[in-house]
Amino acid sequence: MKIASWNINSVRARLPNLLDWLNEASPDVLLLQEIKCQDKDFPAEEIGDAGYNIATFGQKSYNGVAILAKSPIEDVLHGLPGDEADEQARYIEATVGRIRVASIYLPNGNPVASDKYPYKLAWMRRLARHARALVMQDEIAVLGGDYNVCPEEIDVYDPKGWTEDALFHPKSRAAFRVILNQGYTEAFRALHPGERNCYTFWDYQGGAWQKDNGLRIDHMLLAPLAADRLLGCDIDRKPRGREKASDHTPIWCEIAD
DNA sequence: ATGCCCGGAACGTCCGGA
Repeated sequence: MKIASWNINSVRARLPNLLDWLNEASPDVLLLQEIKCQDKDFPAEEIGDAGYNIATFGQKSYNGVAILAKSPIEDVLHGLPGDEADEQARYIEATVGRIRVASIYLPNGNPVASDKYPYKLAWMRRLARHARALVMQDEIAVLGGDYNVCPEEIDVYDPKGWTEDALFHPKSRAAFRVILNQGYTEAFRALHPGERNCYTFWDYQGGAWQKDNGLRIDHMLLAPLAADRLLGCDIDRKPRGREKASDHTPIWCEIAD
């Protein structure tokens, strides 16, 4: 089963690019982030015609996540458990075949001196707690999405310039390791140790794409039973180079059924 | 050097993104 993740930066603005990529890459599951619309405004007809079932957890203007799958989507969980007061649509989880998948849009957290940063760290602790429960339940769990964390120096084009940023701050990286240390495998780095310039995001500003000033912030985290079945993982840079591109590009992994 | 770019909401210009 090919499972992909893509921060689409508005599903409506990106619909032609999305349909093109579904057609050429043909993932069995696509986890979307930043759909930036309410559920009622999701382009369900066009994506349904492309052969995908849909589960959404949207909100107006900001955030919003979705799961697309060729097979039925079952037992949908809307929102990350652990904070009833959290109104931001950043997490959706469901079962496709034997696999429990989640689409994650982890908070950015900038600026670090604002209340956005403690929100990010609290959200990561909440994610760690829920991710641990999935391991304890022996789920074949694949948690994919925009984690807004660069795990290591080689995941940043200019690590020295980014140490105080919420995406590469030591506390963000430590919180990411807390999740991994519960038994999760970060699929891309597991299969591509030491490979440089493997980014998933390039800012629209300053010619970042042309200069390859990128960040690796989109990840696929695999619970032990999913990691045992990992066959491949890669980043598809092509969509970032197209007209009206998202600032992120898709990452995918292949899990034995 | 948070401005450069982009989408959404709205219709002037700001918020949020990373």
